[in-house]
Amino acid sequence: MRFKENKAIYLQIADLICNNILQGRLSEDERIPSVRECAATVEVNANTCARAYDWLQGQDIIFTKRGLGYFVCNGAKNVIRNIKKQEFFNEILPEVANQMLSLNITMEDLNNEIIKHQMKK
Amino acid sequence: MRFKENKAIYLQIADLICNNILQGRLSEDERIPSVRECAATVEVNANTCARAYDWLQGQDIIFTKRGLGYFVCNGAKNVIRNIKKQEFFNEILPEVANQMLSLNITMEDLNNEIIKHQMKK
Amino acid sequence: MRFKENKAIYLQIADLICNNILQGRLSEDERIPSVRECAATVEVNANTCARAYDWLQGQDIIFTKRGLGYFVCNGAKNVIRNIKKQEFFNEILPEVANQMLSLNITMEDLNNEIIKHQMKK
Amino acid sequence: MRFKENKAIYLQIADLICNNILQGRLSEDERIPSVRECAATVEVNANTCARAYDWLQGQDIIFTKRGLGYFVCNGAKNVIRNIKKQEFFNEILPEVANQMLSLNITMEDLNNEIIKHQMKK
DNA sequence: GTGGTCTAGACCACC
DNA sequence: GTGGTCTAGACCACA
Repeated sequence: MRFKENKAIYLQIADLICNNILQGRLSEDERIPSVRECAATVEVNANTCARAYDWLQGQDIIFTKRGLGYFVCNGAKNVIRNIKKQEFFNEILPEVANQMLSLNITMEDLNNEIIKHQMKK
Repeated sequence: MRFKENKAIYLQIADLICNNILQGRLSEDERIPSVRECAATVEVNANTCARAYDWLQGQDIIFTKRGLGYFVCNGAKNVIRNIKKQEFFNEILPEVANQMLSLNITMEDLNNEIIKHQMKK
Repeated sequence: MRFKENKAIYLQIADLICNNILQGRLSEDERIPSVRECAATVEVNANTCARAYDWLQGQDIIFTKRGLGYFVCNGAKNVIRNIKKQEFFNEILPEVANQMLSLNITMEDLNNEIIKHQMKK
Repeated sequence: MRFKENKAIYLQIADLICNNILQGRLSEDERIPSVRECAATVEVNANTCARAYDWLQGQDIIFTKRGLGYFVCNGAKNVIRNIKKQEFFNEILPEVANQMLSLNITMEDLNNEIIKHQMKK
């Protein structure tokens, strides 16, 4: 798998898991792939996946059962949405607003561009 | 001066200079503060400012006259705008589009939020 | 290792790496010695090597994989050759031509001298 | 006047004087322009010219008569030729020979290029 | 382990 | 005064 350069790989892996949860490919209480499976499928060092899982655990998105593996927490979806919302409104949006001003980008430009991106999906 | 935690200080200093150029507080061919002056005003080590200036020079935004100091390049504004535009359209926007989808944020929500931010300025 | 006095050490280290690439001792996509290894072998401060590597990265000669090290870019050889050619034809050659005129050195003298130097290698 | 970036300005000014001497535009024992005149014509700070003159004096190319100015030394031409020869054979030529090898530039290429440069003059 | 950043302080060449 | 380089040593994030 290809990762972005400007974000830590372990965070991108965590994000991957989050999206799988949000979109229902992993449901609450379900077991997620082991660290080694994960490492194999995304082709990174197992330590990196372990770190991603560790981060997810710290956010109360997954939890561990000794000897069994990692499982999705109850309410994980909400937690994820809150984290993403906070990130979106507190970090991304202000940046967008700033850059639009300094680059003279209008709301129309922005909307058109976003629609273009969303169409691709 | 207070710097963000998640971005290298020298890049934030570079950004500071860029904004001063974009907004006309520094004009083309004008001399910018010396490395040491800069270091004193933003309260960092001179090496850190030197690194910022070095980065700006590599981007053809400023140039150096030996023994005299750094000066804004002709065309610096354009260079800066291009760098910022590239960053905006290639990195920030796709992220925004993604998050909007996964958080069910509508274009209207986005527009309202952005306007709110821009009003503050 | 001994360095020339009239050229920054970090540039001489960069040149070292370039020659290793040109002469096939480092091939494309291969990992180059870590900053600290490099520093130990050429006996300079690690920061100086880091700066050399940073410069090489800016020239698209090497790139970094986080946590893993620096690797030779695809096409690095060409990039290096272009840089060296530009330097040769735009800076060194005009100087040679000038000095030959003012010192009354003939083409024959020049050729003989160069052959002498090349034989030593 | 435009100066090269890669060589100290005061040395380029010194070189200018040397060439004027070599080519007979300044003869031995003749007075050369004052530091201030020189500074005005090449458009640099007077200190820079002073430094050039100082260097020339250290090389026994010019000497000073108090209150009168700087004058070309007897034998200046020879001194200059020797300096230039030394520089040419010990510093420039080895570099040329090296680069030719690593860039696969033949003696023919070199000769053609040099002739091209010399024709321009 | 890796690279990346930052500080503090030094020395140099240059203008 | 200016920028440029180098050292020594520290701390951090990342794999």
